This record gives sequence, structure tokens and C-alpha cells, in this order.
Amino acid sequence: MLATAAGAARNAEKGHMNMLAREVAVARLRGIVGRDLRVLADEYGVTVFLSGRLNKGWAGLTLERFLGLSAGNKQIPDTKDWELKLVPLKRVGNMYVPKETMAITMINPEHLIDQDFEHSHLLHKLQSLVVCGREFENREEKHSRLVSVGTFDLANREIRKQVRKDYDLVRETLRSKGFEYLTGAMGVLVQPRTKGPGHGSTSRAFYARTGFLEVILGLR
DNA sequence: CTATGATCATCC
DNA sequence: GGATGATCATAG
Repeated sequence: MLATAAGAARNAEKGHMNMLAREVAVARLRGIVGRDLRVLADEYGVTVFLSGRLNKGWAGLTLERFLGLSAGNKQIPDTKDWELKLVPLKRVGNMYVPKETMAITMINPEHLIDQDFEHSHLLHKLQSLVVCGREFENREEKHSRLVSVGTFDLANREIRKQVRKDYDLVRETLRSKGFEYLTGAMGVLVQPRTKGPGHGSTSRAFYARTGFLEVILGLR
């Protein structure tokens, strides 16, 4: 583990091996576009339903297994310096559009106050995304084809500027009013919204609104 | 318990 | 049907 972490650190310094790893991951994922992720989930033993209840992350976990990535609750897995995301897509005519928003990263109040946008988890994650789309049929989740694999790095100046504005708004609201005042109504491209196990948990995360998600997916 | 993988449920 | 808050399984 130490050797692996040290190697990852060296690669991060060179900024080369990890970039390559991301491209390799993209290539591997593109190799299974069209495959039914439900079948893959069964092959990897990923729980989809338990006692009639859905494991909402089943498809994402299935792709992690496919790539051999570590699961767990680390904010930045040392096995990669990029972020893998899988979003459900719905058909509208002959086009695919995001079924809903996409959670980006958890909001840590202390970190949000201490770090400006340039040093935020939000920016770092949005700068190195591998975004996949899967076809969402219905809540039965009988089948789900992997339909797209792409990358995103927040290169567009205008988009980046707006994301920074959203970040600053959330940050300023936290400073002046408090964590509890962070609501999903805030933000143009990115919004702060509750996320977590529920049942009283008060945690929040940054989400990409569907319009922004369309940009991220390269749909426009 | 919290963060990660996310989507569900409800309200308008 | 979209927007916002609530929640599910898993793993450390």
C-alpha cells in the first residue's frame, strides 16, 4: 500500500502517469458501451435490490469494479486522481438527456470557508471527470445499457466563471448566515443540496444542475 | 457515524 | 415535469 501511494505521489508530481490512467480507463469503458450494466452488476456481485429496496449507487459501483477501482469513503482515492461519474439518461425523441442532477462532492463547512474556489474540492473534481451515461428504463432496473463515456475538465472560461460565482455565493452564505442556510435554490450551474444517509443527517453536497450536466456530457 | 456510489419522493 | 429535500446500500 505504501509503495502504491508513493508511486501515485510520484506520478502526480510528473502529472503524466495519472493522465494516462484516466485515458486508459476511458478506453476500457468505451469498450463496454452498449453492454447491460445489470448483467455486469450480477457478475461482480453488486447489490441492486435488498429486501425490495434499491441500492442507488449500484451502477456506479459496477463500473468501479469493472475498472478495478477501490470503493470506500475516501474523498480522494489514491488509485486515481480523476473522478468517475455515472448518470442516468432518459430518452427524449432520439436524444438522451440527464434524468436528474449529479452529485459532485460533499460540502465540508470548514474546508469551504478556508479554501477559495481555486483550492476547492469542487474545482479539482470538475477538472478531471470521466462521465458515463446509462440508459434508465424504469425503477425496476431490469436492464441498463451503458450509452456514453466522456471526459470533462471545465475548460470553458464562461462556464468556469459561473461555477466560481456559484461557489462564492455558497461560501459567502455559509460565512454570513450559516450552514443551515445553504439551500438547493442557490446557484446557477452548481447548487448546494442535502445529501447523505437521511434520517436526520444534515450533510450537504454540491450538485450539477441538469443544464450544466448537459454541458458536462457534451450534449451541448 | 460519515463519505461515496447515487436516485427517490414530494411539492409546486 | 422540474426543482429541492430526503434517502438507500456499502465500506472504513
